[in-house]
Amino acid sequence: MARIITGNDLSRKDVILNAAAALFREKGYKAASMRDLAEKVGVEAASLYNHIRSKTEILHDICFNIATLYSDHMDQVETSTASSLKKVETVLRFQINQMIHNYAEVYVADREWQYLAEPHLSTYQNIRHTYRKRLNAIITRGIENNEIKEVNVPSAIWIMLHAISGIESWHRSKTKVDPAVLEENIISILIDGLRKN
Amino acid sequence: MARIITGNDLSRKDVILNAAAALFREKGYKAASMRDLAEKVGVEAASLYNHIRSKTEILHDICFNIATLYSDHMDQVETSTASSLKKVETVLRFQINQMIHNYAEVYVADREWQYLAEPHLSTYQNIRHTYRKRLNAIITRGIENNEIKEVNVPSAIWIMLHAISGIESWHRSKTKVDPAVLEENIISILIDGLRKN
DNA sequence: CCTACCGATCGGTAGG
DNA sequence: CCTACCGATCGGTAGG
Repeated sequence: MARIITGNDLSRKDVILNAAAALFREKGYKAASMRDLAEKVGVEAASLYNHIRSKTEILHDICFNIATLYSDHMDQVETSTASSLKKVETVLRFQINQMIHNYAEVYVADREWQYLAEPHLSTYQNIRHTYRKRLNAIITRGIENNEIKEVNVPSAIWIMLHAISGIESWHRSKTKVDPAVLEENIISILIDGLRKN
Repeated sequence: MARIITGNDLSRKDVILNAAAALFREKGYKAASMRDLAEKVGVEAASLYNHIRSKTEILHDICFNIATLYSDHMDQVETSTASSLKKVETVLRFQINQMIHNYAEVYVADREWQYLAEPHLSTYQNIRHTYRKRLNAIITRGIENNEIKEVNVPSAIWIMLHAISGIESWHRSKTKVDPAVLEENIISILIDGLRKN
């Protein structure tokens, strides 16, 4: 019986986190109130606090869930035997897919993390930095192998990551390109731009 | 005498707008309070209202100042006799330079405009849409002329605009690449990616 | 430009 | 999970 209650409780928290991600994406973390969130979940604001400790804890959970997801994926890519360029492509396709299908959480983790409280803010910044360093290492190795042309690596990473995070506006656009078409176009432009002829 | 007072008054408003742009960039529009702004300007919060009507008016002025600047530049580019690819390059270089040297205003206009009040919000969205359509027309003409390779134009525009707006994180990075180097790298990757071989 | 203050709303708590 | 409520802070105004 206790286990079932725990089970329901966890799922209730997930409902809150999902609603919060959508709300923070729509209005921004600061502009979204706990009363807004409560209305979206279908309870009174005070009732939320039976499932979460604070507003900032919700933001923390969203950001670190995404960070873990991305780090885990990078682990897989690094241990694969694919070529460097293929590894970069795998990373980009993963990110594009997350941006398309896990939109709200990814957006919040990407744009609203600045409102995290210390020490989590610093931790989060370190995680982001490490992720970029790992991607940098893959591209650098590809250049050494003559697979990837001799681009300025930090500039290339900037362009790739921001081009993908820009997909957020695709979700809001009226004339939506098909997700698969969008993915292929982005991969085509970015990966072709890196390939050594 | 009246003219001098008007002059001082305008300049005081500009001081407030500049301080507000920096503040909204640091903390976000919603998280930045009028008391924060007053402190930055060096007056009491109530005194700000002798120069501006409301917080939302400040955001409006910042966003529409930038929008006008960008539209005016696009006017110049359109009437020039340069090749299509060169026109795209000119637009990108202008945007990169604005992002580097007019950082706070551009950032706010790019990321915080969602908090504009109607009807200005809709007007602003239309301005952005028109700007993209004009850039689309330049690229499309370049493809017809065999200057630019046959990319998917909306995807290419997305990548370019978001790659550039991503420069915002460059400003916060510890190991700053030289601005000129950053500009050349971005132009090199993006324009080379468009050029028909 | 300031002091004094307003109604509204915020995140969160007490107690049941 | 709710009612009732808290202290803090918000954007903005009155009056000088």
